[in-house]
Amino acid sequence: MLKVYNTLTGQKEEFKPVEPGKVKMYVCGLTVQNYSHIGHMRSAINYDVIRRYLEYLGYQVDYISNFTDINEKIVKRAKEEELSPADLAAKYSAAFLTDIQQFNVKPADKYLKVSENIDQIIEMVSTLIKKGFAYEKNGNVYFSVESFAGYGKLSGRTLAEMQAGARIAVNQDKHNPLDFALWKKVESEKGWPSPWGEGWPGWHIECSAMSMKRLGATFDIHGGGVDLIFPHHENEIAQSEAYSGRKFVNYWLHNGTVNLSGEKMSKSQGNFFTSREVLKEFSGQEIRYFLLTRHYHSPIDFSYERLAEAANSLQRLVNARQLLAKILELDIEKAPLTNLDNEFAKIPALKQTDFKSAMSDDFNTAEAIGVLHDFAGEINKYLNSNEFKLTESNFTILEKAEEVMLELAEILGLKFEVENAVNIDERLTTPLISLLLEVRETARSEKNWELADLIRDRLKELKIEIKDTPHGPDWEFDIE
RNA sequence: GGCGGCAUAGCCAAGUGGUAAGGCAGAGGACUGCAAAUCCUUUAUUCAUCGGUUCAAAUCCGAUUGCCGCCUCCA
Repeated sequence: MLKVYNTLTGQKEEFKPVEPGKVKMYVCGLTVQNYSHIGHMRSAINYDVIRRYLEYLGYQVDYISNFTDINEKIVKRAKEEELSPADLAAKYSAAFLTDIQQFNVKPADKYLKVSENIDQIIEMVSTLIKKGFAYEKNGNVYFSVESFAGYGKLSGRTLAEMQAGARIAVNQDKHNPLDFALWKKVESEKGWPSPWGEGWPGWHIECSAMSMKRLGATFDIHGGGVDLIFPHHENEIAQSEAYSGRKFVNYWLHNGTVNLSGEKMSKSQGNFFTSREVLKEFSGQEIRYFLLTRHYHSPIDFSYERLAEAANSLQRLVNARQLLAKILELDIEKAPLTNLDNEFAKIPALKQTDFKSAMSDDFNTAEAIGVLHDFAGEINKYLNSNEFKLTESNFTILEKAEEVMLELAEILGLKFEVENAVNIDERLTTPLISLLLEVRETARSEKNWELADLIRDRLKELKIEIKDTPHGPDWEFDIE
């Protein structure tokens, strides 16, 4: 049974989709005004894992996200880069889509753009005015928080509490300082025509209009960073439920922030690492693995030291998988199953079960990774045992183990492949190195250590590291 | 000021009533001509502090301390 932590209720709940077998989820994307940073990637990776797991469980998932391509920030940044706002948005949404590939994040089924949904937004604002939830003043349209009884239910505070600590600048046009804009009048820039004059959509209306248009008035999962709970998601609930008269979202999921020395990474603070600069130091797989070692709801502290530790940890899993793959290429002997084989045969299914129960507990990737390490340990122990040899009998057991290992890794979006051949022409390099290894083996058998070491040392200078295993020599290209 | 979260070994991190997963780093051993990789063993009588509830608490309750988030754009 899948349980998810729902911000709306503050508890873990059993997950039941509106429509059996199908999951409709919407994840707040970003304002495409600059290159993405690691915090954005954590969100993208997190919901990618959630999506992958739901699909693994057999759900048909409709995963929607958005690009906010209209607002003041876009206009400001466009001027800085001397581009049109549309070109700026196109540039950075394309960059985002390129970046997520590096992290093995599957693209959403659809990225909705504000600029393509203005009609929908205007229709929604008009209806809210008609129903008495919103009012127009001087070309701006505001949502009246007092008109919506449930205002504050997501962030767990009442209107009175919010007003007591309000830091919002007084705006004479608003009935209540907490009222928020659904439509904003444009002063100097070019906006979109509307019944209230030229303007732009307010900050929260886009997600409501676009998600409901695609997924229906009530859908299953709405995700985003914890920093969106208030006011963004609170306001989405208010305007959406006021509009439709129905419950907007059943499960609200929120991922924790990525911090630097304990402080939230954010563009406005200027303390952030872009995905692109971190990718120069570590692979997308390593960064992805690092981010998944912590439960998604908790904040995670980012540093290159932690990342290096994570990379070593990931390497252990990759090594186990490599060992498995290597063994499967050995010559097969004819022999019956041993006790050792029979014991190991139970492992894959066992680990699969453990992994699923971890993931079904609010997508606990940290625990799931622990299971993978247990699994890797079992594989290593088995294959390194002196009694082990590949036989016709245990071949399928090993194949099954590899299959399960990769299947579970795939849920986390991990590939367990050595990503070291990037800059090598494998067609030439691999046979050449094999040749050198052969020569070295010969030298070793003749106890010509001088030659054997010369080959090893000279290859090491070329960043090629030799590893002798019980099953013959292996090598690795050392990228650092 | 209001609301909320967190505090687990040298470091990272699971664990929400039944007696502390996993990883990184470290130590010892096996294997190796020497290495590397791998394997085995080992590193928290204890979960910020102080009280309370319970047969039993890291887990529940209260207080204290510290850190963080939100209340303003933010993944």
